[in-house]
Amino acid sequence: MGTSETSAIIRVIASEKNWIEGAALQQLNTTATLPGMKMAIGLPDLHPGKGTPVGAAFFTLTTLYPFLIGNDIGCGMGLWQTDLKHTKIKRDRWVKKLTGLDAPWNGDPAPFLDEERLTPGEWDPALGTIGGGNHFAELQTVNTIENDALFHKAGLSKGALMLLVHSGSRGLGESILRRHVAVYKNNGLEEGSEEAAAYLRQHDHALAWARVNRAVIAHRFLSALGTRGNRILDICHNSLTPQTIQGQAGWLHRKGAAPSDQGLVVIPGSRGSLSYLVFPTAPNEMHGVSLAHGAGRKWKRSESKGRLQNRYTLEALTQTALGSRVICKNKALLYEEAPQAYKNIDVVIQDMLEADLITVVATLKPLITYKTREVQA
DNA sequence: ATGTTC
Repeated sequence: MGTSETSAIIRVIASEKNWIEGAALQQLNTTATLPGMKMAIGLPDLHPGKGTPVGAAFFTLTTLYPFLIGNDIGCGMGLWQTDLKHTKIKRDRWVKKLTGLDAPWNGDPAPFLDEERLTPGEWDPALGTIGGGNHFAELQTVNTIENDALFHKAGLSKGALMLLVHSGSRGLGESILRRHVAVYKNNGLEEGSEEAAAYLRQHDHALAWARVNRAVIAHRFLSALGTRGNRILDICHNSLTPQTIQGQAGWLHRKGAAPSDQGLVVIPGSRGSLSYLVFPTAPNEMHGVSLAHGAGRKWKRSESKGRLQNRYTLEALTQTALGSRVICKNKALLYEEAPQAYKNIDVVIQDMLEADLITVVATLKPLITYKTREVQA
């Protein structure tokens, strides 16, 4: 054979009901041939990304690949239990009150930064902004409780509304990857080297900053509604962390993969479907200590508009079959992030149940999904 | 994904 040794284990967690795009499998296989790759795991939401697939976890022993994490280092989901009550929903009034979230936040970031032991930095003007793409902040009701003990152990009550925030490190992570790639391209870094240490320092900073960002987003969102909340979880799905798998110390690259060793995880579907609050059954090393991070895209962004514009008005796309409202003044995003562009979250969840990876704790139903009020074609 | 497209 060739000179490069391709001994990586490749696994895809997907039943026959779960359609996985061929291009995503191809990207998974290609990524598995990177020097030093030991394990490439496709999660049930695996879909094609920019060269490397999304919904995947990659394990190496001594080689670090920053490009696998991508630009949004630290991207993740935060979930807050709010002081808003299910019995006092004022959906349309709240929609009107949710303004100003796209502009720079004018509050004091110091207390939020302190929580993560961060000092002020040059990207702080972006703190509290949701960003674009698949990012959102969504007010939800508790739809069903599937595991009463775990639900109450988490301090949750059915009568409270929840706020789910999906965002990341904004321009900070982008700048880190950009600077890195300018020098090292897609080459691996060796553990212990100066450059690996430098990347990890910046990466760890971006993870903490993204966590702060989600906290400020939640604060702004809830302040606009005259209320507040308690953080239930904050789970990052784009990261590079040390991990021991089957007794071997190495590095776990998560690209759209939620950790299964940090407690509760929330796995959203599209804005038109339920989100699942789950508890990992075990930190399953055979599956890269990871879970799906969402439903996964079914359609490319570039083809969503063509498939939808003759079937739905823009107005229709601001409502969902579950009775929720979507705040999105960016027309392209309205199409790109339409529920139809995503796979069925129920299948993704079912695959993880069949693999004995999760226990479902509760399902959450969207009430208001905030994307952006910035008007764009 | 991105103070987004050199």
